[in-house]
Amino acid sequence: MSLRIALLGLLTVTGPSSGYDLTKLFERSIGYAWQAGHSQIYPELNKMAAEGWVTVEQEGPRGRKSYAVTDAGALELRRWLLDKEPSRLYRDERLLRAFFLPTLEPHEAAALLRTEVEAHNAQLAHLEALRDDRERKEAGFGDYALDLGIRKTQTVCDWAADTAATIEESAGEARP
Amino acid sequence: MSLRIALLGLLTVTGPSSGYDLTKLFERSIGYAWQAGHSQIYPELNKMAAEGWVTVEQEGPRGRKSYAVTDAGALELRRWLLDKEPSRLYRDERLLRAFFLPTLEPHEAAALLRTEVEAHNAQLAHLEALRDDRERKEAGFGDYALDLGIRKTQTVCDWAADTAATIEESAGEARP
DNA sequence: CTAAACATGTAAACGGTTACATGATTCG
DNA sequence: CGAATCATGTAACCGTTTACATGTTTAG
Repeated sequence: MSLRIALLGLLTVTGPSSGYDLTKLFERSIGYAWQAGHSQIYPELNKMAAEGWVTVEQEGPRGRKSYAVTDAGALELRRWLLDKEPSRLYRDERLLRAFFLPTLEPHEAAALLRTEVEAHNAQLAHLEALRDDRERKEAGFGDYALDLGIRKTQTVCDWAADTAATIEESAGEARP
Repeated sequence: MSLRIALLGLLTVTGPSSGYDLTKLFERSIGYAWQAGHSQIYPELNKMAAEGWVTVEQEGPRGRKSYAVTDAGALELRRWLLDKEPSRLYRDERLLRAFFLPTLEPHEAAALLRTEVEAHNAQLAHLEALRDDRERKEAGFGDYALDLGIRKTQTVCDWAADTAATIEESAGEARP
């Protein structure tokens, strides 16, 4: 379901696009929240076209097909956004790893967290550059999500630094 | 892969357990980072047993089978934790929704964010109670992860509140 | 002319969800 | 004895990943 929603959403905010465009845009934008490659996107667009959620607006060179959201599709997107079902899927391999940090030696766990801090700092710099770059132009699609992404990255970064410090501290006490 | 890791990790920190135990523990602990039901867990344990990552330690009443991690299994867990591949899977339906908030009317988006604030506050209270309850007893499995969970929940909560305020403000300006 | 980028598709294998199916033990 | 809980499994279906497969246009 979420893939359909992602595609409907992207088509709504960016206007008519091809599967190829959507695949690229996926990576650059909602790739932080959902992943899908062209081999999943092309069939899905065809299915949605068959069900009347999108239409093939025009066919261009190189077999390019441009899709647009129909009224039925727009309604489905609306429903998904507003229906407050409590079953929102969430999967996070990093968080999973956090659970099992204590199965490592303290110095290993701390080292791992230090690399995590670095990785998140880099990610943070990247996202902030993106935001600042946009601010000079007009506001774009995904501004709220970008803000959330920055805040979450900062939070995870702080957690990793604090946790590394805690682990190093108690390991130091253990061997005075 | 992640399911196997989750099971190996749980078996490592809690000691020998049955598929039934692991299913329940899954919900209560790493359910925040990964979801799996018994219909996925039982076959996976059998596969891992066949591959020598776990062994059936003992069989109890009602067909109960208790599994334990082997040295080979422990090594696989270690590898997964330490291998710093940059491809850590992340999926978040809530974040996906954040991307498409601008397709709604401002008052709808703001209302949706307000319910999000409430939901996260409730979740936050739940997680903090869990942590405080544990602090009085001895430190348990998943303490670092719980800390991360609390911080992330707080962050999302703040974001939702701030974003709702921003949207309401600019909607107010539009109709003075 | 040739390499890169554009553009779309299918198929096999794998992972995950929902529903079906069964039986043993314990508690009231 | 009946209901709840313990305990395990299978099968059908759907979603996702990886690999295969093909052809067009543009830029150098």
